[in-house]
Amino acid sequence: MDSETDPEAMTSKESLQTISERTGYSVSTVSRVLAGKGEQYRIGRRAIETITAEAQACNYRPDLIAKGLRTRKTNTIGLTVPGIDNPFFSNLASIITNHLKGLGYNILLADTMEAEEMEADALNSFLSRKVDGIIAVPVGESPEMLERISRSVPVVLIDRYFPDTTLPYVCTDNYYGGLSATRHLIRKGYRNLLAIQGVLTSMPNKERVRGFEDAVRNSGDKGIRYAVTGDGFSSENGYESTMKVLESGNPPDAIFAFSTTIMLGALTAIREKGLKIPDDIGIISFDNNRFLDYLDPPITRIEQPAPQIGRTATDMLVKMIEGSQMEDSMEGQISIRPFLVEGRSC
Amino acid sequence: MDSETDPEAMTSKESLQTISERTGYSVSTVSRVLAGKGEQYRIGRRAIETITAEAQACNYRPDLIAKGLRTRKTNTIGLTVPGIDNPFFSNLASIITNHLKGLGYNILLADTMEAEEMEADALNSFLSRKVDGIIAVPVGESPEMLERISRSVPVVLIDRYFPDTTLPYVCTDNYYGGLSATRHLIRKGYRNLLAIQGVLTSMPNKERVRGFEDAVRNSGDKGIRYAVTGDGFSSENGYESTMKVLESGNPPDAIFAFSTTIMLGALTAIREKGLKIPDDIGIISFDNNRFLDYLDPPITRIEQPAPQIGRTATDMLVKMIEGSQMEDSMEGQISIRPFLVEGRSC
DNA sequence: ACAATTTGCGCAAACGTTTGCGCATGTCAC
DNA sequence: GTGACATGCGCAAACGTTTGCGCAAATTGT
Repeated sequence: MDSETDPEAMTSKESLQTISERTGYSVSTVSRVLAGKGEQYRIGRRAIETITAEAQACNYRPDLIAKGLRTRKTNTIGLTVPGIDNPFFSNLASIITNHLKGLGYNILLADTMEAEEMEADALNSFLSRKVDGIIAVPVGESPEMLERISRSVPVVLIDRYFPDTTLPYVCTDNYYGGLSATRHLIRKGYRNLLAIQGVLTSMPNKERVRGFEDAVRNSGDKGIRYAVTGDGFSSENGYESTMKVLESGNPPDAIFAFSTTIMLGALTAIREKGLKIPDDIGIISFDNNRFLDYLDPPITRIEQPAPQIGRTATDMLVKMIEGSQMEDSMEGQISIRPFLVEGRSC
Repeated sequence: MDSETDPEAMTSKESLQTISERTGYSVSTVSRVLAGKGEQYRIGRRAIETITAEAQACNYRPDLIAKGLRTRKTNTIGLTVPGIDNPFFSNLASIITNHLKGLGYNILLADTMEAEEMEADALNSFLSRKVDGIIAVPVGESPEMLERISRSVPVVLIDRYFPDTTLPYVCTDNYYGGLSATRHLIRKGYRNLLAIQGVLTSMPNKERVRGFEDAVRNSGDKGIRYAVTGDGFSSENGYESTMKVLESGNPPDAIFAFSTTIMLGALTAIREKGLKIPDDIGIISFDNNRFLDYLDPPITRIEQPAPQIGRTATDMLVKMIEGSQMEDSMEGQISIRPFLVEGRSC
């Protein structure tokens, strides 16, 4: 009656050892019982009852550090994102964290801030901490480090990836996204298109450009003019690129911004110039954000399938971790089609 | 020449043991040298050089799990937020993660989704994982669990807190925020104010209400009317509360939304009613978000000092962890004044 | 040449688990 | 009464570290 309400239940000092002493059973037996392997190891009813009761009473929680050391399994996975601040990544992180929790894993979070050294640090730290797996939004252009890491522990890339590697990834189908955005602009009657791109070297960016250009070329309409400009997923880039073309002799009648940040910059420039959206100029963006619906006008955009990306990547990783060897049925490089959400900006 | 470029450098199999074998020095010596305690333990120059060289060559990384078991220090801290999705929390998380990284800690992230059971799960998990400390945005109204936890491991609350506890926290000075927002509205000439509140039971909410009411009462202007309505930090709440009062016999001429989400809902309602901001109705919000500047009109708001909160809390926690006992000079319950950012919405 | 001191390093225990193996005792068949 | 098998449980090693203690050899003092 007082053991279960003991006010001084120093929450941390309980161990198999202490329970063993109090119940009179050996540490091994206690361990097996509390691991739920009582039956399996033919531990008697008496023992099982006594031990579970005592564990309950003293609020025993296994030391996952010790367990991890012994079993080499930490039930922890590492997640790197280039900026948890960025709504797209925090959304991904949220999905992944919650999905992973359901599967019995905790997450170690690292923010790489788009810096390769920080990414390297984070990955090394993950290794030292013996994570069971890693989900990463890679920064930088070289897969080297990640490939090395993936020889020690399962790695799944999300959102970004490297060409010519076997590293598994799941990302948006950026080509398709570029294609659909551009087709939408063309369908709406725009004929002088400008794409403002982000980080030039990143695959997502390259794919979007490819989609953009293919859409124009395959449109069958020889009258369409188009250009690609800009460098960097920043609103400065959006602002300056837009300003430049608006003041040039050949201003576009529609802008395809490769990210929300770029779009915001463009929007500012357009407003400064006093142009009306969507009549003077149309705009379409690439990203998710609930705020986009509250802008004036609400922004038409290609939304990335963040939930699917997050869930697919997590499932994939967990399969790699727990799977009885690589199950060959597993496709390791997946891209998921984004979808158009119409605002009134084009 | 080839040991440092060994392609088969199985990144994980290196241990003090293997280095010990290859160098001929004992595990203890290797440990001491690699811990940088060579001098301190009077290890010879030869040994130090050989060992560091070998460790370098084979890219040795200490096993932090084993180290943690032995030293009872994991250099990991747990962070719970009620929704990493929410820009305010992801912003906090970002600040904390990065600040903590600089101090040599990694972070275990848990999303509690505003649910007390999930918070309890997360905290227990943190305990099992032997985190060195915890930073939490508590959900729920009862400090019980967190107080119990804080007897085992340092805990610092952020953003929200409990009255009548000694749990250390650092949060926005919500009273001051409520006060300044309301004073601003009054200064701008509004005379019929409506506050749309969030979670009624939370301290931040209560304090904002108190600030709101005090500002009106202390204004010396008997002509000012005011009311508080709503329940929940959601846009639905914002929308419905606004709709109701706009359709009532006594519509307000200014709205003080207690969060961005609430503000967005209110904004929708106002637009639907065809009212002009700020002439027909003024609006002021409470939160941070870069998007607020891109709305039409840009929203005037009380910005929370997230960076200070994050950094202060982190420093506080680390001091508690590493400090030579509680340094008495330490004030444990801190609130930081938010500041007004003017848009054109009132 | 011998004691005292310093220098350089290793032994072994400990952290809290898990798990292969094996030892008692009890039960049954004959 | 003996062998065979089932039942119930414990011993001890192992995971990779850190660290108190202490021992041997080298150096110094006298």
